[in-house]
Amino acid sequence: MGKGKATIHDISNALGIDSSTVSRALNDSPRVSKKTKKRILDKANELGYLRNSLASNLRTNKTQTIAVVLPRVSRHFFATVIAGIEETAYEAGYNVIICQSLDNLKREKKIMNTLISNRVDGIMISIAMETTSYEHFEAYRDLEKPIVFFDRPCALKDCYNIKIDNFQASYNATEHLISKGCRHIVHLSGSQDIELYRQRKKGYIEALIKHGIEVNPNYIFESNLSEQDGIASAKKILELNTIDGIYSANDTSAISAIQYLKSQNIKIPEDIAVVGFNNDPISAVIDPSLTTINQPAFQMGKIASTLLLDQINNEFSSTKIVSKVLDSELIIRNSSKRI
Amino acid sequence: MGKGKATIHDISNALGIDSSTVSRALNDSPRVSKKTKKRILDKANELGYLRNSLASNLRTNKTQTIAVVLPRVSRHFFATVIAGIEETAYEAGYNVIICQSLDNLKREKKIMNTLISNRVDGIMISIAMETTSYEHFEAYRDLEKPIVFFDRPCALKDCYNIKIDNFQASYNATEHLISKGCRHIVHLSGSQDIELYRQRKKGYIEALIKHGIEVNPNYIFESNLSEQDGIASAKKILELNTIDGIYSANDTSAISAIQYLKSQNIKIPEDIAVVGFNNDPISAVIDPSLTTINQPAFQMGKIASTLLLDQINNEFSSTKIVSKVLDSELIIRNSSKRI
DNA sequence: CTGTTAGCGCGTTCAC
DNA sequence: GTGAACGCGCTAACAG
Repeated sequence: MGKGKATIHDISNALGIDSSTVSRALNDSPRVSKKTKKRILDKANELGYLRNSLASNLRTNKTQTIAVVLPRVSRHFFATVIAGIEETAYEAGYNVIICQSLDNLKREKKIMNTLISNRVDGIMISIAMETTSYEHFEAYRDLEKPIVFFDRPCALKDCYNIKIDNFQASYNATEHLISKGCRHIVHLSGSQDIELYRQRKKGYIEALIKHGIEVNPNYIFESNLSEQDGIASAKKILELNTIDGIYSANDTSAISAIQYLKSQNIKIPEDIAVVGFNNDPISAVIDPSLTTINQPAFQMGKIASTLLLDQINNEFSSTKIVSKVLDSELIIRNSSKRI
Repeated sequence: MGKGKATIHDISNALGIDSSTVSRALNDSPRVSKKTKKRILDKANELGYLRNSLASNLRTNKTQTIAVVLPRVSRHFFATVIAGIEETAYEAGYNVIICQSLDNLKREKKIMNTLISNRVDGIMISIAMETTSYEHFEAYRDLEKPIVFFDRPCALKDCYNIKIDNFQASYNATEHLISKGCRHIVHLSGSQDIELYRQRKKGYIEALIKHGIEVNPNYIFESNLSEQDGIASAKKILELNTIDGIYSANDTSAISAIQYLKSQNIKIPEDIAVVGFNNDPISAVIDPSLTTINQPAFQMGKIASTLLLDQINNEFSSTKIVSKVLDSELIIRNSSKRI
């Protein structure tokens, strides 16, 4: 018998103590005397015993593991959400497993399947851009285990959603540009199939209307907000030759647009002022005078995991909160005055 | 009996077929007739059967899961390594779980414990900065399961290491600065307890010597390479008032140093040329004329997981490769000539 | 405080 | 091709 292969029965046999007692001792149950506990722990060390959670999980039907499913860990916003989740979860003694959907529905389904068959105790998910059907989530629900949706809300009934007030954030962002004297503001927008981008567009439009600025449909560019899209947008902006402000619904494309504009000797923010969501620390660095919308990512992670653990541990969820909307913050560094 | 609670026994009972046959059918064994397979699969769907991998894993002592342990997922280098790992692993039908040590030894140990007790089939790890002892890895080895170390090598004997040729990369980086006319080059270096930073420093020194430039100990700043360290370094550089080049062993501090220097009206790279490791896409964006060292992160991920899966699937590892050293690439965009 | 009994859900022998 | 029986390692329930 090599090291690391011993089971509680080996300890039990070696000591003439029943395996159930060994199990209790190893779990630090108060129902075992200090003395036998010590004997058992010593023997466990001696035999190189390594706990097998698989067996324990099977028996208890609990894994002490929760999962986060999100598009990409490399995005700063999501990395920060993870940090918030892990802080809460680790304190509560839960493991966190991280899964990347890459914004791909097929992959998301596959991930859900393995999470289901591995019986994780709960799931926090920011659904893929492509996702419009929800059966794969309902299958998990059939196990009577909780799901919390964050950032990108789910249209399923009775599900927990945590999101940012995108309408208000966009309204504030656009109003900021207006207050700096911008009158021809382009909006880089994402797919209107996605609630989040609909809200961001709505906030932009409302702010214009409120300030008596005509809403020009040619100033709204809908794309996937990739780097390429950002460059394409920048080119269109140069062609228009009237633009003095950009409000971008994400920063990937905002940054590449800025890069391109700069390469064409446009000054940011003197010639064209830019406000964009701050998904990446890059935004803060690319141009010290850039204004960004700071998302409460860490807080969102904490809330998501707290809510999830709550549901895991209380059969009858006392909290009646089904949705939670967080505020964002406009970070104005050194914005130029244009008036 | 609610949905999602059915087991193979429920299918077995409902159909009057033994559970062992059901198990075989569900695993698509060739020893079950097409006809019964179909009956079983249909019934499984009808009952909302969800496979319980916990039971299967316990029985087979395999989890079809491999783990990556690394400091932080938010670092571009590591995020890219993960992408490489996942590509290989998913093709081979393995799940990947991602764990962040946050460069903290205590956390790393805790992670190893849960990976051990959850019996993951293999581990790829980039050890924490603080890690100097290796017992927690040996415990996992006792299970006769493989570990592959990447980027930050492990001093344990007979272990698989995959790393970058840091000496050569640093030599090239420094030589590049020299070729551009720099004669007073500062090196932002990390802890000399870490092999990787020792190698980077060595490459810097060798290049200077080779080109007949005096090695000035005051030009070597050792720090934790944080943002604060970068700013502190920049201040020292300004005080020295002779520096015309910086070779930074990481980019976090390089970027903050550049930011600070720019804020003091120093031109990059006209006044001071900078070369740094490209852990973050930020490096490419911060200054279009910056030269960076591109690390083969994706390739490293692919190699790490291939090597790991190899060991998992061959009891007698045919490959004699124990270490693998990869080359990096110097990305020169638009570097100024200073001569 | 400790022992006995009986599984958790699945996969793997063997038989036939 | 299919069935019967056993066990993976651990723990809950009940005794005592």
